[in-house]
Amino acid sequence: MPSSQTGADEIDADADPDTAARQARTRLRSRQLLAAAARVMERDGTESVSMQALADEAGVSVGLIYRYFGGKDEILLAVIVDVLDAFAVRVPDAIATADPDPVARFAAAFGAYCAVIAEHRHAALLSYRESKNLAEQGRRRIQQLEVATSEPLRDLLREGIEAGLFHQVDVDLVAYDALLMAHGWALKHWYFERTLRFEDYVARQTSLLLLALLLPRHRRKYARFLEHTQP
Amino acid sequence: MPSSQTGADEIDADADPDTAARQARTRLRSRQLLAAAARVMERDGTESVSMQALADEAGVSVGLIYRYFGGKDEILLAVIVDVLDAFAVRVPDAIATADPDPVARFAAAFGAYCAVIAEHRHAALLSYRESKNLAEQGRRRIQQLEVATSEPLRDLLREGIEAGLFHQVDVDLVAYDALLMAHGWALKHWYFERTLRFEDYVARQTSLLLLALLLPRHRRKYARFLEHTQP
Amino acid sequence: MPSSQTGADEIDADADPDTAARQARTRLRSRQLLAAAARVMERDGTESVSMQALADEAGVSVGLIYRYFGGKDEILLAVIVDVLDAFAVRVPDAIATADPDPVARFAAAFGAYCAVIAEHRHAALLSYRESKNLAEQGRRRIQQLEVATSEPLRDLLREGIEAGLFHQVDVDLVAYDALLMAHGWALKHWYFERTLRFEDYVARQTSLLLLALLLPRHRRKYARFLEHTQP
Amino acid sequence: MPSSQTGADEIDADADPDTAARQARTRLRSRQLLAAAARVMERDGTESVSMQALADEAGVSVGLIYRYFGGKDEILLAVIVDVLDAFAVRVPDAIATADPDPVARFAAAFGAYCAVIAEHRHAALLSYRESKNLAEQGRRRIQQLEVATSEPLRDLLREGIEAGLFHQVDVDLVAYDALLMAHGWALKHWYFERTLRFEDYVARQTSLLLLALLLPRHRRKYARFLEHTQP
DNA sequence: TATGAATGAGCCTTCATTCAT
DNA sequence: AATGAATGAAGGCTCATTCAT
Repeated sequence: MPSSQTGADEIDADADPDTAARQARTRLRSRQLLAAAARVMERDGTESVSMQALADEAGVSVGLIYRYFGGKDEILLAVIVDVLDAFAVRVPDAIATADPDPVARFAAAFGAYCAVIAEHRHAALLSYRESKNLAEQGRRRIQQLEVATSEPLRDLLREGIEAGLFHQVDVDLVAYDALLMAHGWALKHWYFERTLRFEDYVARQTSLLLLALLLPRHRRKYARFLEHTQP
Repeated sequence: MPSSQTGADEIDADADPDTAARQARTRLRSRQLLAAAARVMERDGTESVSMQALADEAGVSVGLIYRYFGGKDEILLAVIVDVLDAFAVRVPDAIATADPDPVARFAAAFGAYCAVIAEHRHAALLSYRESKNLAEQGRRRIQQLEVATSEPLRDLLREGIEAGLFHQVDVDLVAYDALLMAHGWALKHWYFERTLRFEDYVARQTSLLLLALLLPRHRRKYARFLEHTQP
Repeated sequence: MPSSQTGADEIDADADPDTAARQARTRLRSRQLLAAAARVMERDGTESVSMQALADEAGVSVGLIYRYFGGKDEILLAVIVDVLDAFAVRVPDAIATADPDPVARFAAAFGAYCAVIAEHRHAALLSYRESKNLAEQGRRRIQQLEVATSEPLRDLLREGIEAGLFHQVDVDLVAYDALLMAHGWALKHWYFERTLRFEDYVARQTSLLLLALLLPRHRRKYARFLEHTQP
Repeated sequence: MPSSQTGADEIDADADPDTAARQARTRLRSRQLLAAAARVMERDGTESVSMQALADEAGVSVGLIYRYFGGKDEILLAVIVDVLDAFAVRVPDAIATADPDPVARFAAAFGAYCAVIAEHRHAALLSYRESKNLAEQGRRRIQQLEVATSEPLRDLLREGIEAGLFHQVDVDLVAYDALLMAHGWALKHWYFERTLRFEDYVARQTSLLLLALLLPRHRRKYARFLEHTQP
């Protein structure tokens, strides 16, 4: 479910080999630029992503960027989408790899969300900042992806509820809370990095989530997830 | 515990009526400008708070703003502090007014946090974005206020734990999560406003929090807080 | 030959006692403001004379300044005129007080120019900077005063030439050079203050001037003025 | 001894023709902008050199200026340095070209100073006004250049003294006076331009300087320099 | 395709000047 | 007469965007 890139490569299925080559190059450039954007953000923060800084980091000229993106907004949109794509890849992956148990899969999914955010700490916060600036179209796109992206979590919650493991919670809200807790690492990173390692953060948040979700009678069984509750 | 304003009116204790009148006007203007800032944010997003936009919204000239604030940073700081001050006033108030029961007080406190955020939806998000840009001094100020502001929540958590009502959770983390969930209303307002009324949002989040916190044996007693779990 | 103030008190001879009182107050305020301007300049440099700084230094409100001066330019003009007035008072005074000998009087006059400049170091340089900004009228006024102000020097030069003491130099040019050398103390004050005391500066410049002026056969007689030639 | 430019073209020794072309263009633009700055000063005075005025005069946009200069200070510094560079080129040149006689070389040097100032009338006065505003580094740079720039004059003075031609004067002070007299043409241009042609100004000032410097017994020999004494 | 010089609107800030009180 | 709050036109600077090469 990857590759939701942002319009730079929307030219569909064209057998012309020349066009194919162009598409390949386009895709390459796009990735190169998005990677550069991510690097700049991670290094200097979200505010310092000027077109010049981006060009420098990518090793291309400013002008070239406009061949692959319609403008700055489009790039930021693409960066946001990139993170959402990462969710779309990594979370299902983590679920598939994990223990088949619903709780374990839920924990794995949440961990994957957290991991992606930790890897794109600044990019992950971009959507909070840019929503207003983005064109209506881009905003809707993001919102759709966000919903789609959190679908696995909702699925697992429903599954857990149906299996009689979880309380009958508001699945939408809990899924959102889980994402919020994952974003929490990025939002207050300056605070947590001094008090908690990333692994501990994830473990404790997982504990709290499951504490809220699990019916009491299953707690013993999942004690391994719950034991990180205390500081 | 209010009055952490931002320097525009620090001239203290002066019986001179002239000075008193000036102070009053100063305070009035400051409030007017902060209110205008909040309105601009609410209308156009936190990015569009240019001095010109602020002046237009407040119905004054650009130059005048600089009589009341040292610069843009100071205004943003003041807006942030304003919200934190609201927490400092409203949360203790809600706690004092509530049922003496620790759980009820916790719920009241959380509700007050949410209410303040709902009233300052955009301003409440400002600190996430501006911390980096603020001068060291301002940043420390905010951080201190944030800590002070969330202290009541931590106190109640500790109290609940000591009373044998709550699990022995990481108090700092849970308090942060609660704030995050309160901010959640502002962060994803576009989503929730279509599915949930504010009161429902608060009720359900309260339920979830208490579901995680309460020892199973106390759940029945506090069923009134927990019954909003389901959609 | 004093009092060439700048228009704030041009109301002429009016017997009305009320008007007389007003004139007195006007004159007082003008002096107060000019003195404040001089103080600000001497303390913070010529660039920092904002109307606010001036008002603060004078202990009045900004608005009041406009009752006595038409605007900033007029104040600066008045400050310049003030220095020129000081020349008009102090130089004739020094000449009158000095030894009747033409050379001694020339030396005394030059010393007086230097002294006035040392006392109004910043104000003295103002005219170099403001000429372009001043209204045509003000500029002409200054130029006339400058010429008038240097008249004593020219008189003494002519006298010395006629007395067979000085070479038959271009009186205008030498007078100008002498003024330039006096201003030199202000222009490169940052340099000289580390290498020369004011008195030495004056003594040496006097020596150089007389070295150029005096016919060789009179040098022995005026050796006391010439002995400061060497470093 | 030229080339003390101000950083816009410090990239040295690169055989890459592309870079070479860029350097050429950079140098061109820099010169164009400095020339425009000089023209604006000449037309409207040194105060009116706003970035907008400069851009208009140079026929470029404001933004472009910042590609070649770090800011306004840097431009003013460059203008000042430009004049000092002109001294550094023209004065040694004049000395080398002149009659080997020390007095003739001194006269030639002084004439060259005057000529440079006449050509950069307003720019030459800039340093008096801007020294304070410049960053420490720039100020030191100017001071060093000023010292270096006036060194030839001091050398010639020392040489004349050692050769028994000049009185044993304070070399530093006389060199400063000479520069002051050269600047005099710019400082009081409004006055002299009506009474004296530039050549006469120089000739007479040279006469005066030598009148002060030359031992009486050498005067006859250098009569050709002294005969311009009278008006 | 790729460059980067060039543009210009917009931002924050200062300050001389005015005017209601 | 006196105040100082209020104005608004500059000023310096940045940066997304365009376009000739």
